[in-house]
Amino acid sequence: MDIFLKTIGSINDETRLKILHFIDVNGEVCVCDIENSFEMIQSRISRHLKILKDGGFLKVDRRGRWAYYSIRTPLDQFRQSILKEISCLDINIPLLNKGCKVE
Amino acid sequence: MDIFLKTIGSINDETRLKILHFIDVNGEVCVCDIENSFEMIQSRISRHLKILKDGGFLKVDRRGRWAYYSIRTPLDQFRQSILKEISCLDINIPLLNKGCKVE
DNA sequence: TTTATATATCAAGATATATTGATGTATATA
DNA sequence: TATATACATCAATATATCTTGATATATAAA
Repeated sequence: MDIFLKTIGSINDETRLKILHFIDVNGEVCVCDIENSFEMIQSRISRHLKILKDGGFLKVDRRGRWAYYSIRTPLDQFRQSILKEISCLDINIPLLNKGCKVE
Repeated sequence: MDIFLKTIGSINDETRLKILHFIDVNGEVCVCDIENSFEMIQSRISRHLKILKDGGFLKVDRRGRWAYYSIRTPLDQFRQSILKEISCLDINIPLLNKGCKVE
């Protein structure tokens, strides 16, 4: 029950739906890419990514000074059905706008 | 998006998960049955039923002085998958305890 | 037509969640 | 070792949601 509520709670927010769909569409991205694409402050992005990760939708891979977020694999049937439903919602997401100042 | 968030928001609450599962298990019940089974005050039950109805999970049929709630039919695939996931959660629900004082 | 039952809704307070700005930590480069 | 970049977390405030008790409405029986 607690895990279910954490999963459901993680997608019960417009900002997180957009970020989740953005990652679903663009694949692996780092935090500053999202920050730059959405024009939101970094702490806000970081918090929502943590909630989506704790909700079981995202995984994070830290390489160098970056944290790369992507859809968790393998993803169970239930979360897959949620992602599919979200992909049908016609959500308005920004274009990927790389935000990293170094490579 | 708004409909999706209303759907998700409606199941983002422990009390509503229990009520929804209770109706899924017991079939059509009236408000005072739920009130009596869960030992919660009526306004609280009524409010959660409305949210679950607005979330697309329940329908209501008013007959006489009673309002009978049941799982909405037909139920789309997405909500069906949610109900199925909830049914696997091993949620502790009370036994049906009829609360109507008249017949 | 008065009263009891069943249900819905409102207002107030309690609780939870989101946003922001500040700060902390880690990595890499100068 | 000093500085910039990338990210996470905290504290304060704002906003949303939940619970309760009071009240309103509708139905049916006395």
